[in-house]
Amino acid sequence: MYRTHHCGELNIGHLNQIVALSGWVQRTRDLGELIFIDLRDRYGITQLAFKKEKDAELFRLAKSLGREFVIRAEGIVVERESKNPNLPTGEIEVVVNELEILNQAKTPPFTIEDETDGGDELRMKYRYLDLRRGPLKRNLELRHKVNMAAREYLNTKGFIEVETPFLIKSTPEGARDFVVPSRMNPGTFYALPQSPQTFKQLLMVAGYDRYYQMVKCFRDEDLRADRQPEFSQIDCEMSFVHQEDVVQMFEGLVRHIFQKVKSIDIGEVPRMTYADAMKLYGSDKPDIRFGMTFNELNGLVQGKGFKVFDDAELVVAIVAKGCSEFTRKQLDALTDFVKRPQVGASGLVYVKYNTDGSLKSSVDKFYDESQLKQWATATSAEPGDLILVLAGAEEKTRKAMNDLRLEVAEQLGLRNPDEYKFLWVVDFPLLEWAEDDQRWVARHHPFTRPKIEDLPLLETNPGAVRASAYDMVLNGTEIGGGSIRIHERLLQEQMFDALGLSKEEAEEKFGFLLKAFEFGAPPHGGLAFGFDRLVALIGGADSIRDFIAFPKNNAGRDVMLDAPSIIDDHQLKELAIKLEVPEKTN
RNA sequence: GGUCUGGUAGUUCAGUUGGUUAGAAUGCCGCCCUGUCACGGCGGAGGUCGCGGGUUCGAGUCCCGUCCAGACCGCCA
Repeated sequence: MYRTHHCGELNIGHLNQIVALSGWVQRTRDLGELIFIDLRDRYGITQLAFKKEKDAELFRLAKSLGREFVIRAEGIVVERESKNPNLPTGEIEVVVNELEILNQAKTPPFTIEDETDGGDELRMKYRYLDLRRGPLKRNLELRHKVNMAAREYLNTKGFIEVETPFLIKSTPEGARDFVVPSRMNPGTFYALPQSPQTFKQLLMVAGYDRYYQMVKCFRDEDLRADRQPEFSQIDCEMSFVHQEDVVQMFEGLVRHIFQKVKSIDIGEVPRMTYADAMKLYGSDKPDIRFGMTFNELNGLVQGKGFKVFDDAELVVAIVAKGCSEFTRKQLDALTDFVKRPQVGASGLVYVKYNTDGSLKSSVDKFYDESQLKQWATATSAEPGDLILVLAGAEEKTRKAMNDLRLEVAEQLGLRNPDEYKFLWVVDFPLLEWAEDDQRWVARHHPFTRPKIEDLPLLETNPGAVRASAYDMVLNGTEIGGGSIRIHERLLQEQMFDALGLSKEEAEEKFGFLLKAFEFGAPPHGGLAFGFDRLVALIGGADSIRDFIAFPKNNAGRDVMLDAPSIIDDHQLKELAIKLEVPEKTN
């Protein structure tokens, strides 16, 4: 028998039992006549002891063990002479009388411990070794728990999991598709789904009124720490629902997950319109763990001869609580921050509201103290606070102020990873103007239902049409989003038309869906959670990579497999594909 | 497509203004050690300074190119 117990469970209650353990050699401590070995498996670490005086042959074998050797050891559980309070099994050890080397191991290229010395690339290349480490093991266990909690909730609520195909049809809207050549149909390609969107809608047409799927999705876009080309969603759809029904249902899902996994009651999730989110936070995914909301000062500050403000579409201020003592160096650093190309502001104006009630600003030339006092009143600043002001083109300035707000909050330690603040952002615009293509594109996707009262605007002022779309935001990160869908052929055609899709194109790309809508499509809507991101947030990390067993690197490569890779000429020929790849130098 | 940062021992890193034989820690190997748990002590091996070119009497160090990795912008319905 390989094992009677695992390495995390033996304790003082097992004294004098003969046990067998199997696992990996974490570490050996050779004291000359006495050897200790930390034996590790998925469940923990148990100390094995070997004494030379007891069995010289066995002792020699124990001496030969290297790191990560796989062994089986049999022996008796005894109380330790000196206990280790840091280990659940630290009160006992196993005095071994039988040792078997199941497999040898090369010295690993990095230390397999919680605090590894390995760099990212190495850890990715030897991912199976990295996964032996505690932190990654705990991350994958967390992922499993969240998965189970989600399924538990949805199953209880009568949802049915249905698998949808991975080999589907490429569509024009949205992200780039990953594409798979069809051997049997030369010259044609499948696409991998960016989401099961149309399939889940067809399931609604088919009458499966509560559907979910833990599903892989694929997008051929550049990566980030929180973006992978293949990622997982909790994809859900319901029939005969209004927006409120969907919001309630999935607020419940998140509540259940946090109850189960973190024992946290997230309470009622507040709502905010997109318009308010942009006005107060300059972001459609505001972090509401802290205040520092925007104050627009245009009327107050313009017309006093300060050209930067006078020429600005928007003058906006936030208040950094208790920061009036910021040094010149700190303020310069903030100025440098907003001037970075990614942030894009041209400068930063500040007002120190000193604790003695005096006001000192970087624009004293243009504004006297009584005027600055009005700013303070308008922004609800108090003595001891620092007012930070940006000005410029509206959209750009909002975005820059959002960046500044988050940066200041970060510096002040207001972004506490142990605090979970949820928010529904609702009433998104249906469309947005794509400068590159010079046309309107769907902000969410083309199946999103416009607010019926805004429908008349679709022709006159498309940008003002609101959608029945909603995002769930956690600590400034979008963790899920969805919408009520269009279920009428006519409205869907109208939508395609607004997106500049010709009747022929619409028919060619989405004819199957339009047709399905003619056969009794119920009102429906749903949403999808970004599963990797959700798990990473619960695990308190920014990067999703450590919550995915086998992730891709920055360039979308799997460095362990060395994928993607070239395929041989025979395969290409079979697929009727000719390559035209620019030569790579080396 | 763009910006920034990095690439030196198995690993993580240091390496001054361009100047003798490129260092540390850790890991690895050997010897010693009966209560360790990051065991300890002594000794040893280990280098294409990512790659190519240039400047120079001389390049890990400066310049150009390139590859790789990471972060970000664009992109991500």
